[in-house]
Amino acid sequence: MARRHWLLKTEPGSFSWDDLAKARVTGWDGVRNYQARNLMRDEMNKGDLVLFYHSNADPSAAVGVARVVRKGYPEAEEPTWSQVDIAPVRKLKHPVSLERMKVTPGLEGMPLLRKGNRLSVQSVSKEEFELVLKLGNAKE
DNA sequence: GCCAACGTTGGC
DNA sequence: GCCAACGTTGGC
Repeated sequence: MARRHWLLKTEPGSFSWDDLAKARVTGWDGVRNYQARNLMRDEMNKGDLVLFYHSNADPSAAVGVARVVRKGYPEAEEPTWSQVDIAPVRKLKHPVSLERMKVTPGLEGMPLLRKGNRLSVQSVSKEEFELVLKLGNAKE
């Protein structure tokens, strides 16, 4: 199966990129939304790449790349919910802010940019993923 | 801190 | 099954 690309939202106050970098492999548990759960349970596979996004941040931005190291599996405590395990790959040289993504041609289709979208696990296309990485590695 | 958008709950 | 009330998310 082709490698897929995702965006995971997190509030840096509860779990930030630095926390992930320190923890190395991290169980992405505690997600309590059915749509997000179904994506993790049914769609996310080992080797998939993840844009790590800080929401409710200053500024809200994609800050790093992570990788799925274990595909969806039930949470130990509450098996109706699912989790994946992720590990950091690398930090972006420059955070790519929400504002920047909004004005970048080619990213209009990202679920993140849809008004009112609160989903914490989102699918992004390969093209979108690579474009964000490009923005994150080149200076303005 | 505000509030729009969305998801969930529970009475009926 | 409908929908009002409530809670949460997250940009601003």
